[in-house]
Amino acid sequence: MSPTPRKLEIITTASTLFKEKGYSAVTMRDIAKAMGIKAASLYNHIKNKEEILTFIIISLAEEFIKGLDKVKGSKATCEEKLKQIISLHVDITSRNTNGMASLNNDWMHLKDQLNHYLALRVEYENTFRDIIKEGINNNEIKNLNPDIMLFSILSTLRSLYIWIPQKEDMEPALLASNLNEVLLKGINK
Amino acid sequence: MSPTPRKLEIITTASTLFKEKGYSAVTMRDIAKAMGIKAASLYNHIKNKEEILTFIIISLAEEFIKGLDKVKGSKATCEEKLKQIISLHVDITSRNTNGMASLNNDWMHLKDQLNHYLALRVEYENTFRDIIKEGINNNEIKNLNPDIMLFSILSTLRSLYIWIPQKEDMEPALLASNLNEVLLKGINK
DNA sequence: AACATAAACTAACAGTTGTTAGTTAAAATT
DNA sequence: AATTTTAACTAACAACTGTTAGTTTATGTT
Repeated sequence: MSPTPRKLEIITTASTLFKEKGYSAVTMRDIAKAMGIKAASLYNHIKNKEEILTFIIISLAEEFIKGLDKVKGSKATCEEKLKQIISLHVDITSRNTNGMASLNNDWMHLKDQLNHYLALRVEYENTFRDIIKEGINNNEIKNLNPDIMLFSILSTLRSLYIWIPQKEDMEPALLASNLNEVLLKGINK
Repeated sequence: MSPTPRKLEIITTASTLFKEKGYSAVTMRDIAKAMGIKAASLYNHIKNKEEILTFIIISLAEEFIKGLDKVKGSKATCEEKLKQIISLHVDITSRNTNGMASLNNDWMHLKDQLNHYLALRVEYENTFRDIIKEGINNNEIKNLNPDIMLFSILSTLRSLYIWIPQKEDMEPALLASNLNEVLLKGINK
């Protein structure tokens, strides 16, 4: 069920436009024009507009779940696990800055797969929160409200898609290590 | 130039819908229906759809600029200034969770005022960054890449609009103090 | 050479979009 | 009492929306 090369071109083109204006403001004619073809021709390759969005979002969401499950299963300290999560986000986002915009901002326009997406998101956040709680129990992490720590870290990681394209010169590895320092140890001297 | 009460009702209703589905996916008929009137009646109070978005975004952006200028002018330590910025965001966002969604996600649909908005945003980020740099020079803040620290803190603050409505029970003051701890001192023990 | 496939095209559809024009009825002001 | 104002209404518009049907053209396969 892996998409043909041409279908992938459509999805990639659409991702770029979705990032610029959001899913609802991008028309099938916009996508077609960006590819130098007519809107009707898109339907030789895709079922409908929704399928494009669904593919972008669900494949990214599943990549995150897979990555996090790997982290969860590893026998690392909590601090190391958090480092791995940060790297996971930097890695996936670097390779999919456009798609990440849809994942963050256009998930509510899913239809068939909306519930599936929401389930994946809850699962992801729960696993992430459990790792933080584990760190609190281990005495590795401060005994503060885990929801606030989760929210704060995840907000930063979810915004990477905006930030990475502005700093193309910065190595992903360097970005990850800087984020690690800032998110885990703070900015105060 | 302050809006009439009825106009404000339209803007408030629209904000709620814009948060749920985004500006482009909300029609004038949606807004009208939510108010129990017909779409054409909206035009007795507003010029057009764009005016609603413009009002939401620009008034919030100017409130942030005003707040930050106050912080900038105060003779506080850098750490105190950052605390004040965090409180500023918690305060404005608590009172405008819906509008903050448009500010974050729908600014690109501005027309007349797009450049004005972008100028305000650059100004805000520059002032914020200068405070961080001041802290580095003062030896209050770690000598890391200021852009990364700015980005990390601002990402969290910009996402508050999603988070605050989910935690209505949490006092704004408590939220601000928790965020202060996490953002400035990190989560590591 | 005959055929099948892939991928583009033109034309058109039914529904939706933001917006305008003109009307009506109630409330406020003279 | 006469009038202006406010804020709703109905009806309609031209443009745009996602999508379908049927056709053409080039490429690849028998």
